[in-house]
Amino acid sequence: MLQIPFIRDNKELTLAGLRKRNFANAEAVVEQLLDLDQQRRDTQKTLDDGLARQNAIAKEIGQLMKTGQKEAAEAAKAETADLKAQSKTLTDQLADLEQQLQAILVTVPNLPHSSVPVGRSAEDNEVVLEWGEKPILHADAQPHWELIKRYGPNGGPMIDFDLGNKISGAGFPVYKGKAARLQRAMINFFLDEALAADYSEVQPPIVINEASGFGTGQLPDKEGQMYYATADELYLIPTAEVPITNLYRDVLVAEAELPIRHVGYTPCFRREAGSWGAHVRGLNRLHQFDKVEIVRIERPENSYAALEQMSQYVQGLLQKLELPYRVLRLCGGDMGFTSALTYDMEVWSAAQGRWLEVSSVSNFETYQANRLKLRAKLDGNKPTLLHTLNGSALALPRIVASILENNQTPEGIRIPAVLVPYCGFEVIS
RNA sequence: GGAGAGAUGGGUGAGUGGCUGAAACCAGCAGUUUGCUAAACUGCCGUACCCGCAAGGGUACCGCGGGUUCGAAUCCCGCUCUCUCCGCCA
Repeated sequence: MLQIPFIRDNKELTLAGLRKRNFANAEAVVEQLLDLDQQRRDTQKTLDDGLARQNAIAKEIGQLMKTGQKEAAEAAKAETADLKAQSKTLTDQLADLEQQLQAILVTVPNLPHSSVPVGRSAEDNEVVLEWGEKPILHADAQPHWELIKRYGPNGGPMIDFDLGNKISGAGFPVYKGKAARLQRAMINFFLDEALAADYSEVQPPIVINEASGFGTGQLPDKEGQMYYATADELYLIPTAEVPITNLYRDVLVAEAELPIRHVGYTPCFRREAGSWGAHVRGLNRLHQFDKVEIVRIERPENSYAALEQMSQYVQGLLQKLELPYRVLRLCGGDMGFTSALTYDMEVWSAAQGRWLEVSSVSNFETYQANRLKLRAKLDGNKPTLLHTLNGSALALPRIVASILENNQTPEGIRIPAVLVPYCGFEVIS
């Protein structure tokens, strides 16, 4: 959430940022915010003055009572009746104005960093770099959704969509045999790598309450994208970002604890309402998938250095996995609601001939911290909002898809060397 | 699921109607003392919003929401959460 005083002092900057995001009616919305803000301040001033007068009278009455001047005390009491009625009205008005202000504020996205390219859609994202050689596949190479049918136990598929469909529904596959072992191996590999890079491991809950959903920006606007357990009013997490970042909701962090670096493995759940079509086949898009996530909380002046480190770290993982990848700097129109700058990492999926997003690394600056009330006293100053960041490191199913497709040979699928000690086999055949 | 107890500042924890934005202690900050370290001593030390160039001033906040009262951390009502015991259970 943007801060009103910031908008007040940086109106043009705010407008420019919102335009870069193609935010509809930026001018009207900002005008309305500033107008409501002015009304709010005027109302509060009037209210505060009235309350100050009431407090003064109450003190006088105390003194009068003490000195036994009953009549004077009664007279003073009479004077407060009007003031009280007035205060009541003003209090209601103030609450109403604050509510209106908040209602608009939560619909305003974060402002993009100056390096974010202008653009409307994924087409306009900037390709920062490409790494690795795209493999040349043998003549009868297949996409992963065909390959998985060939290598399962007992002649069945190693990733079984039909079976998942039976017990849950579409988009909830069952991993069997070597596919299951490969996934477990990857989780351990990713966690070990993060530990070596000085991230401390956490295992958070995978259901969250409304306050947590609000803190990281999933609620109120992305309500329909999360699974919701109505009986207990709990949401299934779409990413470990939510519970891990919310560990620090309403926290005044000790300066010495910074920077905070966490890694966590969780399943992630996404309803993906409204998305279907050819691009969602196989492992490309699922309702449940596994992901290892890194989260950092940083001093404001360090957050962009941290973002670059995280980007390098994720790229290091992809290099160790020997997967060709590219890094995108998302344009204003494609960035997430809460982000100020996002890098997407995409791996090449050779048989499909397309790039698959496997990581998204973002700096949210103070946008989440403001919602979370996540602060620290830095350098002896007043509490100030910290910067939050996170990134996938990594999301598993598309990595599996890419390994299957890129590393296929007529004899079987070659497992990247770094994973062999973790899964205990070199080839899926 | 049943019964009881509780929720106060960064932490522990006093406080039952005005002198309490809140004792004391711990932590933190500044200083004094001091071969060094440690200790001791003195002072400072909550958050948000509003007015103000500033100095400064105002308001609100003792889990949350209402109420009583001239005046509420303190009294009343509702809610939430936590803890303890019992039950159930991986």
